[in-house]
Amino acid sequence: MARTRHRSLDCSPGCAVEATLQLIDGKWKGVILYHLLAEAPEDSLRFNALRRRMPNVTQRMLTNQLRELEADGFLHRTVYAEVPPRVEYRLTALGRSLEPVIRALKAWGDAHAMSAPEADAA
Amino acid sequence: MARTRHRSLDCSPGCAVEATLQLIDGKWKGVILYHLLAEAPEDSLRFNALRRRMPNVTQRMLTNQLRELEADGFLHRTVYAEVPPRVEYRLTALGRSLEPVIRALKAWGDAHAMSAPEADAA
DNA sequence: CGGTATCCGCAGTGATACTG
DNA sequence: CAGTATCACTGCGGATACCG
Repeated sequence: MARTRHRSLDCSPGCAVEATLQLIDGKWKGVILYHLLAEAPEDSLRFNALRRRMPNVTQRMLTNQLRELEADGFLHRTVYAEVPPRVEYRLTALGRSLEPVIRALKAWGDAHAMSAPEADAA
Repeated sequence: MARTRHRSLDCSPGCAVEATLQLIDGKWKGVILYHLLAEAPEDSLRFNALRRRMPNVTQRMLTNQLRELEADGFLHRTVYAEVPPRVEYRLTALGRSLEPVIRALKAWGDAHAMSAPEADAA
């Protein structure tokens, strides 16, 4: 289910661009990666810690996106079989390799401070 | 219609990342920008020239994505009222400002040569 | 705490045919 | 050549309720 979403690429030269885009696409992937990179470079974040950083994501979607990122090898999910269940998410090396991409994305967004795309044109 | 797609952002710190992502999302935006950047840094590309570079895009979608990119101020559309209609697409300054992003995307995709995400892990 | 399961609407995308 | 119009499907993503 987590693996259905990759639309078949056409793969002209621009293929790599689209391929990467599709991996970090999904309404929350970018933010998740961002938080994992920003707040815990080599640390882990618990499920609810992630939720706190993304107030508008539903449990379903967070789980979903997390699972997809895991399936794509970007993060590792560790379940601690304790009494109060604890699950931690940590970036893999592959996940951390996305840092330049996320940073570029963030840099651009910051630079062009887009609050209201419709009101811009600047 | 081209303006409905921007999903409302939640805008935690990671906002900028998501915002940028949403602008270049859409199945073909990335590739279009890539080609416009790669093949014509300050040149224009005609509609069919673009199509030739993206064999799998339908006319409808190319037009659609092009229009959204235009609406977002990333490219400029010039119509030459000639006998055989000619329409050229050229990146705006804003569009060109996305170069680092596209390059990061491309670099990552190339580096991790993703043909089969499931078969990698390298 | 950290999920799953289910139902559902709608945007995004495709296919095809027609047009200035 | 460069679109536009129409029809229809698919699956993303939201809401809500329940579970180990």
